[in-house]
Amino acid sequence: MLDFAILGLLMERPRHGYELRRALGELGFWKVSFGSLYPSLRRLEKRGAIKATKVSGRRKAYEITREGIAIFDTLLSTNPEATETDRGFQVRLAFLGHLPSDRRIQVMDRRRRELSTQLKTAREILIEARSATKNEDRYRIALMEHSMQSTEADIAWLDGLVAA
Amino acid sequence: MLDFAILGLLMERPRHGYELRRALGELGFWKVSFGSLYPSLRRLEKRGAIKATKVSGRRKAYEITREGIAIFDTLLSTNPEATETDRGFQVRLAFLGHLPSDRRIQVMDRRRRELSTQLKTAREILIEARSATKNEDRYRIALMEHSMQSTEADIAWLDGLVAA
DNA sequence: GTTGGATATATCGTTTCGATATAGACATAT
DNA sequence: ATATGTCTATATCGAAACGATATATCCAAC
Repeated sequence: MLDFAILGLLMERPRHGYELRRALGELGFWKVSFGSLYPSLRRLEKRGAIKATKVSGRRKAYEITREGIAIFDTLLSTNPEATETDRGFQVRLAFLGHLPSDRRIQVMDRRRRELSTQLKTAREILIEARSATKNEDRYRIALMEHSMQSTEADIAWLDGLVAA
Repeated sequence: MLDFAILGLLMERPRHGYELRRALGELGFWKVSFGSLYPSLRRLEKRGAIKATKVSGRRKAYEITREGIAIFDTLLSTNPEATETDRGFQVRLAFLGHLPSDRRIQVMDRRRRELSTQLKTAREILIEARSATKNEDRYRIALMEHSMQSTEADIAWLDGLVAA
């Protein structure tokens, strides 16, 4: 996941580690920790997907290699058998611009279907939960409702994105 | 996090592992994996926070101990120095009913403030990003916008919850 | 020139994940 | 009866991600 995201950012231009972390953070849905970042860079280096050059002070600029581009393309165009995680989809979406435009809709469509399924079961669970409520569960019900609303909003947003 | 959530569920009544997983999943924001669940149960057992009794077939019913209740209360009433994660807050909220009612508002208020801060910086980043956009970044911008909208929705929802 | 804050890289121990193995319970088909 | 399959349930393995902390460099203000 993180490896993929880093490759995606390096597709544009070389950056150093701290900058990669900032850029990912700015997407708004993932505050990557240092304990994830640097090991990920080591992994990618070892695979020959990126290569580091000392710049100034402590900085190391990482740039993606030919091998790295190949890995990125594979990861981008292979969608997983199982249901994607929220983060998984978001990262994929962040770099969807690198995918041929006819395949983009396909990715978003699939996500839409997965969310719809989730929504349906969430609705059923909520109905069940509401009928059997002790008073303590109030916040739990509220949480479920909000989670459902978020999913609905996500679907609506996806629809908007597909339309554009 | 998971340890806390499990204790919270066991505060109501004993349950077995699989059931704990289902109950957490039904909250809608966390699909706990088996690889998290069972190690968590082992940890709690070792700490003496829960105790298992073989029931039937493979099932083990876990119940919370006096020690476990004490740990749960401490975790619930200690809010962390640093900014809470999304999941951290959601789990805390799920069991907010166990906290004295006057302290509940305080927890939600604090979360509200944290989200507001996030929202403010997200807005600034978005303005910056919009001005410097290559065409590839389209999806990245969309992602930032959606993330902002989600935060706004969360804040509104929190307000509603505080009002009630 | 030294104190302090922002930038930057790194590592440690722990938690969580995703995949997979195993096995009992129970229903249906052979 | 017994094989077949599906759902429930516990468990473990290796890898990924987290949170806290250490350390180094730059640079500005005092």
